[in-house]
Amino acid sequence: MKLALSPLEVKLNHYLCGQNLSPMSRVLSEQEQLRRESLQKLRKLGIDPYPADLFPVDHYSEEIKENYEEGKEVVLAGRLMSRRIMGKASFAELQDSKGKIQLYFNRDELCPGEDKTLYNDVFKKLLDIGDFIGVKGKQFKTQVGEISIQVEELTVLSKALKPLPIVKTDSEGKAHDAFTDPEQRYRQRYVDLVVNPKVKETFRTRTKVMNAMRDFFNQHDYLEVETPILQPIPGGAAARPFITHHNALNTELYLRIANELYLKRLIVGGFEGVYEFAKDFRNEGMDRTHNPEFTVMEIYVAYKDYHWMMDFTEKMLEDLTSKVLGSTEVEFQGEKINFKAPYAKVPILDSIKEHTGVDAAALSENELRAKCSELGLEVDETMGKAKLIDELFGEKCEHHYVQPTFIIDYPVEMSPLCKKHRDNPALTERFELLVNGKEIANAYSELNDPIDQLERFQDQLKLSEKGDDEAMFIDQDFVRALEYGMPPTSGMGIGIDRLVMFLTDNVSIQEVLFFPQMKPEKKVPEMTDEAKRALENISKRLSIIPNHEANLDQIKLNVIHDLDLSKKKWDKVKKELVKHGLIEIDASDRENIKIRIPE
RNA sequence: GACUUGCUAGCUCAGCUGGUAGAGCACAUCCCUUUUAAGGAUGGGGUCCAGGGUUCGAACCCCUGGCAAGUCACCA
Repeated sequence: MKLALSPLEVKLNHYLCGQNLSPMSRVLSEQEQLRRESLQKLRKLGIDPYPADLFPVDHYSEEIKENYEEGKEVVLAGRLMSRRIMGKASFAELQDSKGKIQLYFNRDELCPGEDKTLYNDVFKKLLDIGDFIGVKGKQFKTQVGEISIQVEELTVLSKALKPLPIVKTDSEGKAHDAFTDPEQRYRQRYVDLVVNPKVKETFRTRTKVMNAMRDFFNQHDYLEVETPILQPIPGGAAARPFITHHNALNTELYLRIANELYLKRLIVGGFEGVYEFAKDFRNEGMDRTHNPEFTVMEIYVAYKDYHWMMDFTEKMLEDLTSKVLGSTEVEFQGEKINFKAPYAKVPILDSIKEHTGVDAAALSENELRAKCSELGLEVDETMGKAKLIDELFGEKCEHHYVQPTFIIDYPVEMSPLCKKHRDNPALTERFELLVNGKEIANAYSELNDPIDQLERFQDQLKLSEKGDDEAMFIDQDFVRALEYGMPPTSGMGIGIDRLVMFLTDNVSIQEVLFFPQMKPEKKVPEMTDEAKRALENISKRLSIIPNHEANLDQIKLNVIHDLDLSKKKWDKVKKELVKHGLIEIDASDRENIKIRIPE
């Protein structure tokens, strides 16, 4: 009976049982291994690479550059972003949340005594780009005039084990070797934020936009509220919802597609102005302007109509752009867009008449359908008049509106939650705000007639029976709320992501979302099953041979035969096992290449 | 969902007609006390997205799949 396993057997078991498949034992790159070694060396020197102590930062890089004071002592912290080591003196860049500043390390200033370890070993050898450090030192200007900090004290705050992409910017502001691969940038946004300062700026602007909007509403004394995301009936928009299940209630729930119906219930309840910044969820296609979850601001104000809301919206946008950007003029993809109020107002039917010559109001559904075909639109029998008008506008008119423009008075079938137009019952009191040919806001004089509302829901049901999978559900509780009475109200929704895209000159929604939705990254198995089986086979064969060593081609033929591998597969497996150090190939004798299992 | 393009070192990218996998930065070693994307010299580093096929031989050709981007369709 064997009492102990040989080291070879232990190693094999380890691999064959999948013990080495955990993420912790993945194969590390050379640079990752070196950083882990540096980590241990720091510990040996008595330096904690992840200290718990507060670090008393008293300045940002930005402040020092704006208010330079020769010789003034400052304490800064951030990431080490570059190093230029020149013997007893070195330069480095420190990046904090506001920007970068140059550090100057002089060996004898940093280490005035006999012991030069902090400079020679810690700074020069054991620190790497990406590490967080804290420094205390004096402000000064180099001979070339760059504001720098002469470092007198250096503290390791956090060691980085993975190397950052190195992005260098030259004197003309041109980035070299920029970290640009969209997949990596979105999946590892933390890295993107570290190395691409513009990205940080986009998200700062995003927050400023929301804050400015919130301030504007609060100044009007409207109340910020929160309403359910998990809803039994997904209402307020025409869209396919996500479905989920609540275990305790044993019921299906939907992730909200809009917050409209809940906010109107609050108006019924007696609030005069309510608004919400809401994440909505739609189970639809994804592209550069659609993410499955997105942010919308919706506001409802009692005793107002859509004319008032147009006024309010343009004032809000004027206020917001001038506060956030310092100007109402925005450059988007080379196009100058001016958010200064007032904006043009164009009835949708007038717009269609202007851009296509079609007088939709005067035509029957069939006549309109024929006209649309004539104009090259794809139409089918399920499309009602409203849908045809929508298509016509979307295809032929929308793109003309580059400057902010209100398109108003949509057909009633397109707007089941909107009050009928006071002068024409075929239309509704609705506007959409178009900017650069894209909708960014949508608003109504809200429908508050409960009987009309119920009929409109029933019309939606008919559409859904006709095959429209986006027709709205009937929300009986919402109708009941209206039966208690809702004051005349105007409501408006604005797509925050799209607005931020305009204000930051981004054409992709992913650029304004920290973590855009992506398919999960595939996991590469640490070792394939074939490799494990091949290793077992090889070791079985070698274990009965003296020196555990044999001719490679002989083993290859045997293994390919035993495991029914392709030659290509054998090659892969061989490389994999060599990489893991589980077999060794000795090619010193070209005539007789040997394979062995290392001790 | 369809089509197009891409996937090679930590990062950015070359790699011709199938013939031993390359550069710059980063990294390591040595030299250097105010440098400016990059100081000098030397060196190490690869699952060429995955799987299958063709071939004496595949990063490269063929098939299937994965992920991403772009265009279109749908939608806000």
